[in-house]
Amino acid sequence: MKDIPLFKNCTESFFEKLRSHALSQKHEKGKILFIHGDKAERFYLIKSGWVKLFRETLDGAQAVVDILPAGQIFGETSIFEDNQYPYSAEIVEPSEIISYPLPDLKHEIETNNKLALAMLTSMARYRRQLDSEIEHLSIQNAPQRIGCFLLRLAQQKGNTEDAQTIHLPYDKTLVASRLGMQPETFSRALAKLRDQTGIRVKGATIELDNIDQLVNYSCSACSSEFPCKDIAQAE
Amino acid sequence: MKDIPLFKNCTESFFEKLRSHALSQKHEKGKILFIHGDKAERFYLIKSGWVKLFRETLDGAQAVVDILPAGQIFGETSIFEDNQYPYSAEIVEPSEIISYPLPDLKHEIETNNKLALAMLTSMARYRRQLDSEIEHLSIQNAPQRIGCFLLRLAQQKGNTEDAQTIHLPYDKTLVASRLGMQPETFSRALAKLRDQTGIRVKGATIELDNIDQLVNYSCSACSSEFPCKDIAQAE
DNA sequence: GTTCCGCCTTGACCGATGTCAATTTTAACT
DNA sequence: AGTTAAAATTGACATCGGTCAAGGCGGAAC
Repeated sequence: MKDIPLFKNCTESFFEKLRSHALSQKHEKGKILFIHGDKAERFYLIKSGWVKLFRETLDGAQAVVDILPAGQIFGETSIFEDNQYPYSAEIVEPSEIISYPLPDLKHEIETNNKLALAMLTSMARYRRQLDSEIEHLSIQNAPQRIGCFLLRLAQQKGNTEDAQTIHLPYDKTLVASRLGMQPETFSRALAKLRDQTGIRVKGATIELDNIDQLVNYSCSACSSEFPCKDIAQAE
Repeated sequence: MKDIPLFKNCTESFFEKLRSHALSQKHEKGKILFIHGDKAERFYLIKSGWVKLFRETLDGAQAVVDILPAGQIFGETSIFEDNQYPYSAEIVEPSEIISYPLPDLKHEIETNNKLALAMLTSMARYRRQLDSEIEHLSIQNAPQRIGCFLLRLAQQKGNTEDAQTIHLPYDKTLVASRLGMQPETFSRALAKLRDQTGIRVKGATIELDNIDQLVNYSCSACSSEFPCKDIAQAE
């Protein structure tokens, strides 16, 4: 918990309180943690695994809000809303999840200005990320969005130059939904990206000779230059 | 300034300081206030008129982030980023704009926890709005997005029942870009919406017999029920 | 009233993405 | 290794939205 940048300025007594109210659980793929609209009582930290945040419409369509890796927290913004979760959360890879009571967090934010500021910074970063996402959905086509996704993976790994091997962190179907397209479209678009940039695709493994191939292809339809500034390290 | 919910808990000395550093200007349509990436030194309040926030890609495409009415502030989140504006701002209707130095705001946020909390609430609301937007872009088709846009106009006017007349607040071309579609698509999609819901369109004026016509048509492809909870009253 | 310009609409066409169905590949479990 | 279910690919086709070009409409200025 203390490793999360968001909480770097919190007091030991706060961590103490959280620890004593913590609840750790292991979950299998497919487990629903909570549903959009549920009364929000706890927030969550991903110790290991992957979690999908999404919303569903009346006629069954699903919009993926985000897919979070280990180290991320979620559900914490409910304290500023009407105590309802603004999305549903589903385990998409076997995961260990720790949860804490929202009131503990709320109390600390109201009394510890440093935490409030850290949270503002974190939300501003997330907002930038959402802005980018909206831009990408309306401007980039399917192959470009995939290229952008791969570039972000490379960037998160810290390697922004030369040849490298990227592994998709979860199912292609899930990547597709994350990028707002159908699995079939993803498959075809990835093939097109391969043909046009020279990347090599073998299952969930993708090899690049050169970052610039992808940068030229995807980032021309983006308002930011390559090393993307909106990558969230942690919520 | 004091009327804005965001600033309801601020001290008189803060308002004093802002007032003394305020800069009021009238602008014509087309005026660019700042460009994405510019060094952020001031934030802005719209006294009257309309302002478009947008980003542009290398190859000239434009993504509209938001179109703000009088009473809204913008550019204020730059204090949490790297002091660069995350979008460009353009006047789209003759407007009166007041600007204030960002450092004044930054200082107050760092020392007044009430303001920090208010800002968190405001950013959480905005985030919910962005989440909805992403959902709409990936799930709703063009006529549905227009229907949703009209419903929000009706809701902002406070009238959520019965017959009513709605006026588009700005050019159809601008509404189209706000909804992430081309003007031609907007025109055709509005005609389709008219045929399928029975609304009457006369220029920028639209008459509804019944909100439910639109609700049935648009909100079935949305994760929230009609009176939309994500409407921002003020940033 | 007339002219002019910008906004809006309409038509024809095309490419991109979604949908449905069939098949192949992969991964997990025995 | 063999079995099985899920995931991924592929093809055929429909639909939606974008693009280009032409024409109509309406408000502002004279």
